[in-house]
Amino acid sequence: MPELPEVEVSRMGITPHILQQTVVKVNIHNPNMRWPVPDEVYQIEALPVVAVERRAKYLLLTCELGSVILHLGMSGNLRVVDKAEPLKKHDHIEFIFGNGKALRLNDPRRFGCCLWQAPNECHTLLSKLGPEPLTDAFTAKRVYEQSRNKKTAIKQFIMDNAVVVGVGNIYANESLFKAGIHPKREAGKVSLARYEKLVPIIKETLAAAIVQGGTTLKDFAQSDGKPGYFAQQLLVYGRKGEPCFVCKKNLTEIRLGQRSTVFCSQCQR
DNA sequence: CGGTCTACCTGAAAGC
DNA sequence: TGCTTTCAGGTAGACC
Repeated sequence: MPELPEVEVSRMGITPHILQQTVVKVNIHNPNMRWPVPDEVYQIEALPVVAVERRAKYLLLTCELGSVILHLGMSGNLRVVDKAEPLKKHDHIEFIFGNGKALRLNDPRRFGCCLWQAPNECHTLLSKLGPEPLTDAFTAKRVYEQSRNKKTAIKQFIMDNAVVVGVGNIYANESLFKAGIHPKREAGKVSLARYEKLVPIIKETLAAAIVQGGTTLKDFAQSDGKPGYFAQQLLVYGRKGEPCFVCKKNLTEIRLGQRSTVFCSQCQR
């Protein structure tokens, strides 16, 4: 479920419950995530969590001996509950804290992961990532220069983690609509002026979703277990065949890199 | 190397 | 109703 806003909302939601709390126990109920969960994560036991950070869609729970890296994949979510709360189906990993709370990673499809990173190391998953979209490192100029001679469709280009992290399918569709750019346009043929429009739109779109608590889908729940809410109006995603809010023309859906791509053939060129 | 495709899973929804 | 098929927000790694 999670795109970057959902991951950030999860991070903000779990932080007050677990920051500076000691991890009393790690329970790996099912180690068969995207990669096997390594025994190294037990190193966090008996240590306090000194930082809860996000890089791209990865969450890092840091203690003195290293960091647990968590990724929610496509169907994962994190909840903080009382440790006595019965486990739910697909609660694969849990961290029990000294305050009696349990942080549980629930992930039906198990596309997510739980890995370990030693201090001063940068896990290979994190080492090749592009800039964070909400920082000053993500600029139109940078993306423009990186896109020269790239034949990839602009939509796939902005979803490439080496270009910018955290832009998933929903927000790629939404951002391109707002910027008036056709999702199939060659990235290398998009002008600097258009990147100067697109980049701030990506930032605003993601930031707005974070502020509003993340775009919630299906059973996405806040980290404390309260149901999320549909905060952000999606302009194109999931609206195939419905009228464009701007020009009323029915929205088109195509597949791009096997992903559902919805756009307005009149507003996006 | 750049670009494309597959694979990893479960479950909800659509199709029959 | 029940069985089968399709599709889902991610992304590393294999492949051409």
